[in-house]
Amino acid sequence: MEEDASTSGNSNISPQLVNEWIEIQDSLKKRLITDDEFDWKLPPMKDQDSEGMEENQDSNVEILKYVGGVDLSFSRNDSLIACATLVVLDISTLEVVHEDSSIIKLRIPYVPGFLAFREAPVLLELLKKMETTSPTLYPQVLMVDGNGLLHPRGFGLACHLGVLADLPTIGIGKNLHQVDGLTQSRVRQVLEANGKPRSDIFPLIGDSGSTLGAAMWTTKSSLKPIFISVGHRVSLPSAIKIVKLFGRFRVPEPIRQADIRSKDFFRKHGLS
DNA sequence: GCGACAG
DNA sequence: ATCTTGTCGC
Repeated sequence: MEEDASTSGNSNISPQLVNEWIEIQDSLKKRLITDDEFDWKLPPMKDQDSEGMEENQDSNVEILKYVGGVDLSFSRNDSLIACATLVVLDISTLEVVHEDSSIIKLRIPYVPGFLAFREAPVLLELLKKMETTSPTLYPQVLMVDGNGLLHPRGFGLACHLGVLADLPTIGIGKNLHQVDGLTQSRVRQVLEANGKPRSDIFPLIGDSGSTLGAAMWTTKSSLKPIFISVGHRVSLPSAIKIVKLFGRFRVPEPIRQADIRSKDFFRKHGLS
């Protein structure tokens, strides 16, 4: 009788519910901010386009220090059981200064385009908990494993989480979600057209003409790019600069750590 | 009808 | 997301 809520292409979800979800996304989208709107400033860049003149101005503003990352891992035995993890890194040391995980039983299946309804609730709990538990380490910006504007209705998990938590967020996808005419093959074509795969960035412009995000080859050796998109209160250029602060692996360190620690947490509390 | 479809 | 070995690389 029990349905596997993690099965994709699931029929357990009614059209009515999906319509409700769409309404919620459209409603929350009215509160979405896609420009820079935060009370800190980006740290001075190393070799980037030296716009130094304006970077060192306003000196009463604090510099970005705490970047968060969230991710979920799943049990191989029971696909309904998941572990959500929130980590916060200090960008000056790249060390994890805060970590918290929560094991939960998922009640909503993964439906393409509606990932937020499955994962956002737990992540919001972790954030809210931290707000009272470790307010001094609370992230100034959060990296989310999932897309932001790069979404069928322009409101992916990163946007959803950002609006509900009223926190600056950046969407990081490891695979391209086909949107507005953008396809993997098209991204490859861009790659070939521009030469060899190096540490480069290409804007993802849909058929509609709008820039939905950027494909970024974070490592010289990475054949596959990551897909960055605006979540909430952080512009794409700023999001890219922030991702560049963690250029050691293909996946930005905050999300990579959340992923690693989420899986480790499972091993400690049961049969993976 | 067929293929695509974040995690 | 998860099922999976070796392997190339820093």
